[in-house]
Amino acid sequence: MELSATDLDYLAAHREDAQAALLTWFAAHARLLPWREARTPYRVWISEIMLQQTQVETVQGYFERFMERFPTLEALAAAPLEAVLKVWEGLGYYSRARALHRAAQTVQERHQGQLPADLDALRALPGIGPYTAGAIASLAFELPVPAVDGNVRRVLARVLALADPRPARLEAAVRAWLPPEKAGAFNEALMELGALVCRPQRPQCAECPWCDLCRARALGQPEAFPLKKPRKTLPHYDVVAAVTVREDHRVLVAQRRPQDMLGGLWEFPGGKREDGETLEAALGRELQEEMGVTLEVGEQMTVVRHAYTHFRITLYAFECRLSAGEPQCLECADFRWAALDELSTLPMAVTDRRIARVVEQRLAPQE
DNA sequence: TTCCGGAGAT
DNA sequence: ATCTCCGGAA
Repeated sequence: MELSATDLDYLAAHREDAQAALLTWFAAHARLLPWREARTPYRVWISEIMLQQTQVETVQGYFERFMERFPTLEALAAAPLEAVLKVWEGLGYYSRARALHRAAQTVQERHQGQLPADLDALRALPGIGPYTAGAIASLAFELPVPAVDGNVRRVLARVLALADPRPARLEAAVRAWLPPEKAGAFNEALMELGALVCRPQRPQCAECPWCDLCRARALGQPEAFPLKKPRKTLPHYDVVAAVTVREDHRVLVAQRRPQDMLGGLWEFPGGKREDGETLEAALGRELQEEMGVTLEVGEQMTVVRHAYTHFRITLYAFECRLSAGEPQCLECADFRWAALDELSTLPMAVTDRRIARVVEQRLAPQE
């Protein structure tokens, strides 16, 4: 048993009024979102993958463009990965796009092109973990299963005043209240409540349908649940990138290997500066290692600062010329001398895209 | 500058 | 269990 007898009694005692209050609130306050229209398993799936680690506001535009470009699961499975990454550009966590693409092909092969209405079969697909499996199962197929995302975790931790809400506990709590006939609406309402009312900071308890049965509220400190662990300070790295320009004004870009960070995306080649190394020396060393070429490093073009999950970087981009050697792929998947108007068609991470925009401006033919 | 967030790898 | 993945909003 994952929850205490006290918790289970509490859940059982409030089951009907909790269900009614939440569903009534949701009917009145649900946002009109693209994936809530014309609901199909495919649309639910794409939206749920995009919504992993990403705010609703950010996802909306990406979802619309994705659906326009890949209207069906079949179209997604048939597309080249690079096209999927291009639509994903700027959304972050690019392994989601790679997994999505692989999963679409798996569904074509193993499930006759239809997402399976089965929790375990969904869970077996790349990029679908416990939460996403539950979300697709309940929202798309009305299976009575929990879907505990960060919002639901926060809402339930507060309602039950659980400082350390482990996944199994939270799923047990959802099961205790989940109406079998309205599982999709209930799960979605729970997430919406977390997003709109029971927010991480300054929860709007006065507007909450569960205000009267919330233990954290009764304790007078809803924000104290769930307990957050302190964040570590992130290490910082200086990173260099080469904008290598050829006589014909084309620039050298490389594609990252699939297993590397930002795999499959294009970049201006370079890498981390080592201790005691100048930026110019780091650039020379990296280009020798990655592409087997010797550079003449020119002036600095731009600086980009960016924070990843575990470190921050300051990225220095230098304009360069090739002084010896022909580029080859030593530590990259592919490379290309790209024309200026080609840069915008290649999938890049936000940092390299920022450099690309500077390159387009600086090197554009003068009027 | 800090905060937020699912899945996969280890 | 803990760490690795990103970008935008607050």
